[in-house]
Amino acid sequence: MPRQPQKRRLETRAKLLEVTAELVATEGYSGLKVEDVVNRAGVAKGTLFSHFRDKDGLLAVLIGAEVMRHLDQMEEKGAPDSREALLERIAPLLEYVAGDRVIFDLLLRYSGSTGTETDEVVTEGFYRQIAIWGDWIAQLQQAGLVRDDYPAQFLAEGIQAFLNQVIAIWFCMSSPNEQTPLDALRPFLEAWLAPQA
Amino acid sequence: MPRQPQKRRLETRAKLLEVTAELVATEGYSGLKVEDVVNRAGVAKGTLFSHFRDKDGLLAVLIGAEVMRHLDQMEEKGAPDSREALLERIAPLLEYVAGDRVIFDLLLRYSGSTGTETDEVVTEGFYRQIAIWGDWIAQLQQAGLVRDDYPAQFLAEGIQAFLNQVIAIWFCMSSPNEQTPLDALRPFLEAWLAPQA
DNA sequence: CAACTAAATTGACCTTGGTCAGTTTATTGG
DNA sequence: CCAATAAACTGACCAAGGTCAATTTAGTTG
Repeated sequence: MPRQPQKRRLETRAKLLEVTAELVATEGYSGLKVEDVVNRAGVAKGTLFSHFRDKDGLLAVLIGAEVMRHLDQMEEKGAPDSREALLERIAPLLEYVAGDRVIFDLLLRYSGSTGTETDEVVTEGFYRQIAIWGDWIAQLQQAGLVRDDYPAQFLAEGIQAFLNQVIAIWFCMSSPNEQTPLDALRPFLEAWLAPQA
Repeated sequence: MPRQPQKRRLETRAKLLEVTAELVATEGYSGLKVEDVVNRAGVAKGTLFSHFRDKDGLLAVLIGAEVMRHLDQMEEKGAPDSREALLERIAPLLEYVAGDRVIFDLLLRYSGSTGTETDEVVTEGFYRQIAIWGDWIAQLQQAGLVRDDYPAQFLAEGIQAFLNQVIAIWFCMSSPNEQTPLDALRPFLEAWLAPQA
């Protein structure tokens, strides 16, 4: 039975996260070095790894929080009244994830995992996202704007698949690309949610 | 204008690939160390990195070749005569990719990239896979077994998305899982290829 | 064949994420 | 207030991928 963490520990953790966020803001995710973090935070390297399983675990907390913020904004806008509106709701999150390979890789790795410790935020975000989309799709089904031969949650999971697909392709096509992930996603959503067959 | 590689270079490259394949067979992909490879191959570390951009570049050649072998076998079986048969054709490749995180990660990273140098095999495999599936789907469309409101190639790309999705989920759900990736894929394929709406 | 040029290889060195036995700091019990 | 015990932290050290100036080997030319 482990005791509660002491005040000092919470402060150290907060400091580490704060410093990491600062460095990410200036250097980007891919430029982040553990050494820099601990130096700037004024703690030893071992301390960081007693707070977070590894570098990814540290980033997972920040990225998970960011994802949560996006989900909050998504929910605030309320349910979409068309498939195109649904796409618009998804757009900001898509843009965020497509903005950095590190984010995408991390989310793909941690999403849906059996939430252990620090990555639980990412996992939680993953399920929340599906839940939100599921709700919206259910409403669109009611309105007759989305197929209703499959459960809304299942269709939401499909969207997730297409989202990951277009982002993965986006990263592979480095260099100034012609088609944005959002434009690539649109036809998949149409074909998935409103088949004409 | 670079000259042709010398015989020695080709031998070294072949030796490196041979040794890597041996080590992967015994240690697995995740246990592979560059040190071990160069020691066993009898070359210096720098030599390896003059042949392959990085460790992933080395593995990409092996994995790309393995994927090609799977695609060969897929083609040999000929076009499927039902959606379930299509699933069966896909199964071996799915099992291979789902068998090791390293394989999945690498394929996801290199697939569709603008084939530079050694990873070209992976990229080639990626497009070939889509092409094969596209052909098959076109035939299933002819037979009225698959929706024909979208081009076959587009539907094939969708399959790719679902494939990656179920494998990603498979890895997240570590531990003895109830549902195999293949079983997870089936409903997506059905809903994607033969909507009832 | 000797001199010259380019290809191929070498291995010491660097970077960076991660570990862990040992030390310091906080909490608890008498 | 003083042990005793657990939590928190430290920093030297390790592992493993990757670099590059220097060296060896192969090919070419007069």
